[in-house]
Amino acid sequence: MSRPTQYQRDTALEAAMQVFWQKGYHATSLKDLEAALEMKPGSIYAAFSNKENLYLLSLDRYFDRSLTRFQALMDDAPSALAGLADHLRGFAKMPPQDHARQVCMLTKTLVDTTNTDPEIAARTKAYLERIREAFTAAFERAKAEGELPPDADCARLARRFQASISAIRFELHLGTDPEDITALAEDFAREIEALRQDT
Amino acid sequence: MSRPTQYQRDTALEAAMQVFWQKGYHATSLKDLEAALEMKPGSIYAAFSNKENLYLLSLDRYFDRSLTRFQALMDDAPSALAGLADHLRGFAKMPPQDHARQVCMLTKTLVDTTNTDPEIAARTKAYLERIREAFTAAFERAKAEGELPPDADCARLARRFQASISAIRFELHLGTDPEDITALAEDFAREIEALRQDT
DNA sequence: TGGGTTCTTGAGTGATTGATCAAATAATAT
DNA sequence: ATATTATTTGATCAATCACTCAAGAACCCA
Repeated sequence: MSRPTQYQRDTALEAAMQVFWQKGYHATSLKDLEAALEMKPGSIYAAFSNKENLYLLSLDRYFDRSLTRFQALMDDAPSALAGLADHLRGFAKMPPQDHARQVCMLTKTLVDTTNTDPEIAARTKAYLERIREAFTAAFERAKAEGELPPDADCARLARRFQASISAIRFELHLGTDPEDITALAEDFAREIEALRQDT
Repeated sequence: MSRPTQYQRDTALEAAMQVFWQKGYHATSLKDLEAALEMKPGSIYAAFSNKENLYLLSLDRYFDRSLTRFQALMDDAPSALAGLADHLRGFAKMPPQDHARQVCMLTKTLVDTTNTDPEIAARTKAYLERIREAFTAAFERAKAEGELPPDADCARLARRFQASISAIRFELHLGTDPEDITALAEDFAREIEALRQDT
């Protein structure tokens, strides 16, 4: 056996991401990883160096996927504000058994590691910022398309938008009644739509 | 030495709450607790049974304090909505070195323990609910005092209010620029004030 | 001062942590 | 088929985990 087999590595990373996302960095043990990746300790270390590095790779994966999905949604959206509102409603619409029905992995990571693992926290912070920049860009697009007034503070709106997502996802994490979550998402989505100026 | 010395126990619990709040349940080791409480392992176990129990006691303490402070603020408020808006602005106004400049301990606990320690998570969920109930009651008071229209959905407003707090505190946790945090809190506070109907 | 009780001490418990590596296995090259 | 290289294996490592307990210190009342 000589090929690194990209597919196998990808599958393993996906599994690692899932366990880490579920249990968090500190609560995930090597035993957990061995079970999830179906790999013995030696193989894990040969492939991913150590636990922290594996976590960082999982974070990369999560970040790439999140950003890509958002961009895809925005590309298909009839208007920037419509896309943003849709993004919020999308979280509430996730099927009940969806593994993503929980708090954002970046948020969770920061809560978990800010005061204990500076390296992980720093990278995560950077990722959260880049996602917020994507939100800012989306609001800028809304402005360019005349949906928002020229004096709208896009960075400020982006921060609020990110906060709305965190709030919805935290409720998903809690297992709050789907109706209540839909109501919350609806509130936030309408706030976005209410920004639209008549043209 | 025969007295349990309520004062000493209280001091120890306060210290425990602080470490746990800072590092989280899983990342806090007994060594950390020994250092923080200035107690040897034997004494800790004699006084608090075990780590989980000590954590639960810390949670109790945190919850009691949070609720009490909110109630005190509401009692002094000129009106219910004013008190609620003030509560939001208060987080942004916390001094830079304040140890409470971080995510809510209940939120952190749920992120940290939902998929690993059901007992802790359950109690924490109950506490968060009770706090939200206090928020609901505050909105009800606003309604009774004519600040809100009779058909206002107080439970829904309370959930959004709680979400706003989480968002602000998460930014505190991240160490976001104080100006940006003030702006975010201001946005949320004005949303509350905008609910006021003219009487 | 002395006897009795309570509380504190910290070395030590077994279990588990993240991590290692020589040996075994599998794949390719010859 | 054989030699060479690449990969996987799992027993094992030291360190740390949450936790215990026999021994000593600190207190009380006599």
